Amino acid sequence: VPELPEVETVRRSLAAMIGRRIVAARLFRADMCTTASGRRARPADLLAGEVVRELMRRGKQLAIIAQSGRVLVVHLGMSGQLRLLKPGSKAQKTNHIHAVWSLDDGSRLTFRDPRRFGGLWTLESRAALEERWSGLGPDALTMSPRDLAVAAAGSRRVIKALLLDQTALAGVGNIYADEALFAAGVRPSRRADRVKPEECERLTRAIRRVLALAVEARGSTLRDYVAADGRAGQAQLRHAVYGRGGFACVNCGTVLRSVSLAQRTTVFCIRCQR
DNA sequence: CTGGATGCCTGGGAGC
DNA sequence: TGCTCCCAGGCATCCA
Repeated sequence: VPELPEVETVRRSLAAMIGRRIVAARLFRADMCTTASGRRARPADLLAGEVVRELMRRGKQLAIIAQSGRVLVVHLGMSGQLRLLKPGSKAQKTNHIHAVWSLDDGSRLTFRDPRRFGGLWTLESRAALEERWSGLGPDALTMSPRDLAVAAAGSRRVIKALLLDQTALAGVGNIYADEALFAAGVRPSRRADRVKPEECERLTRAIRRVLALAVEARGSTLRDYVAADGRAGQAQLRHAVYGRGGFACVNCGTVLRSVSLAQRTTVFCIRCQR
């Protein structure tokens, strides 16, 4: 599910956690949580006893910052879900829940991830978070055209592969890569270092616009994505190319082509994207 | 170094 | 119904 707009929507839908104390934390699968020291995570690593100060996001990663400075990073992978349940309410799906946190107002946070491609990482400090996030490129929602131009100039890969590379820019996944390339009129198979600076500028604006609109629509729900409040997103209604291979281009009516690029299904218009 | 292929998981849908 | 096959929003790791 979770590309930048979905993770940002989850972050916003967790706002009620801020200022609350986590009174207990349980981890049901040790292999879903990695600690800095490599040992098995204890409740304290999962912020038990801590007060939540802030919820941060970089790319597709979410960080829960405690007042003590301790940090819990959540990566949702393909099927990860965080749900914040009000006191007394029950989660409808209880299988594949790997961790549960109890808050001092009686609400509970659950982490569910059927495919287990996601996970939790415990960090000792904000400095450790900065260190971890230094491996990510600039956040795609706020990146500058120069960021993309520099990354593109030094890369011989196809431009779509670059957009999916979290070390080049953070937050774009398969859906929004295709949508942004379409919006910018750039063919996904172009070699990155042959995309002109003015095209990089257009592409950057397209990425930021596509992501911002998707955040406004609270993300894309293709199958099972919901925010922490259980609400589905609406951004899938705006998709121009993703999932529309074989259908008509919304611009020109040409049949959209579906190919495999960077090991991912890629849909584009041969006429609108050059 | 770079970038392409593979593997990790479960579940839903298509086709038989 | 039930079986098999294919595919999926991500990414780490292994090779050439």
